[in-house]
Formats: sequence, structure tokens, C-alpha cells
Amino acid sequence: MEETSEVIRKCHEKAKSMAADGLDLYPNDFKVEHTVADIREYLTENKKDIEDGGPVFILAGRVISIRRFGKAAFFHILDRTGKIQAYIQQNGVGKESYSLFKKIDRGDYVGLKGNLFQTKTGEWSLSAHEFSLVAKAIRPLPEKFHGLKDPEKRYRQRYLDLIMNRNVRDIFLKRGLIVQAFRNFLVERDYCEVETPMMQPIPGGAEAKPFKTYHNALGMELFLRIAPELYLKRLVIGGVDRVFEINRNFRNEGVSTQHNPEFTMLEFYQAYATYEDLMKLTEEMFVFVAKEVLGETTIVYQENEINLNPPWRRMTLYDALTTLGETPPEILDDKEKLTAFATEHSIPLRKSHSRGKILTKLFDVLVEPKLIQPTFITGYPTEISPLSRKSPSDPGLTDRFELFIAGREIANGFSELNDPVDQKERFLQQVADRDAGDEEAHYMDTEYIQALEYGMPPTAGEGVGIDRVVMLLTNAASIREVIFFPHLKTAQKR
RNA sequence: GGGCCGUUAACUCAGCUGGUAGAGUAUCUGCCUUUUAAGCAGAGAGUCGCGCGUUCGAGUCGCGCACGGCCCA
Repeated sequence: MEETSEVIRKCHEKAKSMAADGLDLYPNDFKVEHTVADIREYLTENKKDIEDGGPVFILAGRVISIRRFGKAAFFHILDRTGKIQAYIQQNGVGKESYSLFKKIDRGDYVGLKGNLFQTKTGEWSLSAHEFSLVAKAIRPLPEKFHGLKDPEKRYRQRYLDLIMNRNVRDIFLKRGLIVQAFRNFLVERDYCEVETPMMQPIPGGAEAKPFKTYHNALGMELFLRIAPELYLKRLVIGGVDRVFEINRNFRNEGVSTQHNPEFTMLEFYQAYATYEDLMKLTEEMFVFVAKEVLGETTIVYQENEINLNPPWRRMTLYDALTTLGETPPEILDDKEKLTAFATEHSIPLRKSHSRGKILTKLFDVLVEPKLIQPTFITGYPTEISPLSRKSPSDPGLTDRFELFIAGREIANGFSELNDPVDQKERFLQQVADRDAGDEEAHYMDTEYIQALEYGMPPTAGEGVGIDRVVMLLTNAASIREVIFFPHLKTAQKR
């Protein structure tokens, strides 16, 4: 990148002249022995007993602020665990070392050896008696007080966002903890974590448009997966009958505050369980995760307070539509009247939409935004649930639920269809839908049918949108705030 | 895909009904050994996102494009 900026040019020149003086700007021999967290821990335990500075700490980090006073200075350094103030004076480190410090800029990595003292205002700080440059920055950090705000720069240059914005760092640290908590919860219950193909010859397991790619050596088209479902169920057939995967799915659709083309999904399957069992398990799992990460089960999300304590509300799709959605009950079975009703609410429909699809479109608009507290919606029509087991009481419905929190779909689970003959018929219907113009209809997967023919135990499975859970637990309004590098268009030169 | 808003110094932002660009931070120079948005004095720094148009004159008005944000589909 061609730089015309005077400030950056001067940074480069300064570094050049330091190197010309024989200084190694990028040494590789500083041995870190402590972190800021170590110091904080030491302080909480020994604060009162520190005499003569207490023990010596050796730490390294990025300089994020400097306040100079001629022959002394205060500065803050940031490591992976947090920041701490340090103090340096010429008398303490010697003239040579101090003249090096004079050339240090915000953004540089430095190494320090020193002990603790309390400033006039009571802030525990590290008094350096040895100081060295660990890595030189030749581009200035954003402004210290206002930080980095431009959302485009925050996403494209997330490293700056992480350096400058403490809450951003916290969100992503929490994301790690959330994923770990889900994992621990399932492993504790004897689930086996697996990885299944991201590149699939037939994109299955969900209704979505896939990304296409091409394998040169095999000479074949492949699809980035839209879901791992059909592979995980193959594993259940193979006897891995408590199984889960936490990994990326890819859907070739628009981006929004709720959608990123690649997103993280937890999918898990448990043999001999039903969708009822999974609803209960889901309640326990979310309570577990919230307690692990937040220490409580009441969360504040945007303008709402959400209570995760079970039992959660349960409601059928039809009841939700007629009560919360104010849909006349008598039109639910009449596709034409439903279409008219949808049109009244300016919900665009395609001819290829089945009655069930129209119901869900209505639900999305009329009901979903109202489901703030955790709610399981059940009783989804069979025609829109091609991988779900039919309800024993009503073959037009399936043993399926979706979980909604804060007006958003968070999870989708069902008792799995394990009858290969029924499954084949469902796929055939999907193929017909596709031929009729439904681009999101499932593909026929004969190899999956073959697998089912070997016998799958009765099983229930579920998918949880991890990004959305992270949004909930970190109070993030946009999915871009919980994904390090959300997809943006390639920037043209500006 | 549509609507609204944004893009000005490295960063955060001003810039009115059109008259060739400003602040703070950062940078550079000098002073300063307990500051924490340190302070004081001085200096340098801009293709006003890109293009076309209107005008004697455009950061400002019009049109188009790019990128981003929010809302809608």
C-alpha cells in the first residue's frame, strides 16, 4: 500500500533511523514470565504485605498510552489478560535504556522487569528497572480517548478494534467460553464430538441456497455445507449414537444484522430420545451455559430482560398463529385464504410456496417478534419438515420444535425420521417442489436413504445457532459484533 | 433489490444559505521525575471516497458509482 500520510512516513523514518543505530526492532529473545493477571492476582492476595516493592515481575505487552515528564514517564501496557500502568525513570533504568524509552511510541511492544508500588492516587503500578523494545510499530494506533469507531474499519481491521475497545475483547472472550460451555455440557452427557464434511456433493439437511465450488483433481462440483445433519445421522447409524459437531455452515444468502454467509452451528443427536427430551435438555443446556458464562440465568438483551429459568413456554404453531398472530383459525387449512391473509399483511409469497411454507412466513412476521421470553413452538407441518418424524396422532404434523428467544429463532430440533421408505417419499416431494421453482427445497440423497435402510435407532436431534446465542449473552445487536471477521465487500482503493 | 444516513488530517469530529479547510488527539521541536484524556510553548500535516455536471467559483448544489451503517424486502 502506497502511503502518502506524513504521520506514517515519519513513523517509518524513525524506525529506520533506530535500526541504523544498530537497534534490533524485532528481537526474539524476551522471555515473558508473568502476565498482568498474575500481578492482579498477587495484589488481591498480598496487597497489604508488600514491602520494598515485593517480588519482581517480568512481563511484555503493547504500550497503549504514555505520559512523559522529561526524565520519567507513566505508561499503560496491554497483554492478553489486561492492562497495567508502568513507571519508568532515568534513575531507575539508566541513561541508555531511558533514551531508548524516549523513542517508544504508543503501539510498540515492550518488555519490562520491575516491582510493584502504589502511586499517589493509589493505583498499583509496575516500576521498571529493566526495559527493552520487543517489537516496533510503524503505524500509529487510533486516538486514545475516542478509540476506533468507524464500523467499517472495526470489522476490516478487527485487530485495532480488539486493541482499542475493551468491550469488543470481552465479547470475543465470552464467545470462546460459550462454545466451551456447550461442549462441556454435551461431553459430560457422553456425547462424542466429531467433524463431518464441509464440502458435500449434495448439500443437505436444511432449506437454503448453497455455495458451489469445484474440486480439480476429482473433476467434480462440490457444495459448501448448509448443514451437517445428514452426515451426523449417518454416524448415529454407525453406532455413534450420542454425537455433536460445532462448526461452520455456509448459506448463499444476504447479509444482515442477523445473518452472515458463514455462521456457527451446534448440531447434536441422541438415540432413544424424543423431541420432548431435547426440549428439556435444551432448557438445562442454556441454563448451564448462562451460568458458566454470566453466572446468572436472567439476561438483559437490548430493551428486554430475559429469564432463562425453566420451564419455558410451549405452544403449537397453530396456537401461536391464532392467538399471538391473530390469524383466523378457520383459514389455517385453506391455502387460498392463507395467501389472501398474507397478502393483506404485505407478505410476499411465491406460487411454489406450500400451505406450510405460508404458515411459517406468516409466523415470521406476526408471531416471531413477540416471542421475547424463551418459547418452544411445536407442531410444524410435515411438508415443511422433510427430515422429521410424523406425529403419531396426526401425520400432517411432525414431532418438531423451534426455540425462540428475543424474537429470533435460536434452535430447531425434532424426533428424526428413521423410516427409509417415508424418507424417500419426502425427498421425492422436495424434488417436486424444486422442479416447481422452490430453490431452497432439499435434494434427493439416495446414499442417505441407503444408510437409513440399514436401520437408524429412534433418535432426536437439534441445531443451535451459536452466533445468535453469543449475541444474546453478550447483548450484541448485530451478528457482526460476535464474528471476528464478518463478510464485507472487497474494498476498492479509497 | 428498495428507503434513509454516512465517507473531510493517522484517529474522533466541526465546517450554516457555494467564496480554495478547522479543532482535539497523534506526530515533530523545546521545558518538565507521581501522571492517568498529564501540563506549558511552538511547528508541520489534507486528491474533503471516486467520476461527471451546474457555476466566475464546489467539502458544500445536481447526477452517477464505490464502500459502510440502520430499516424494509
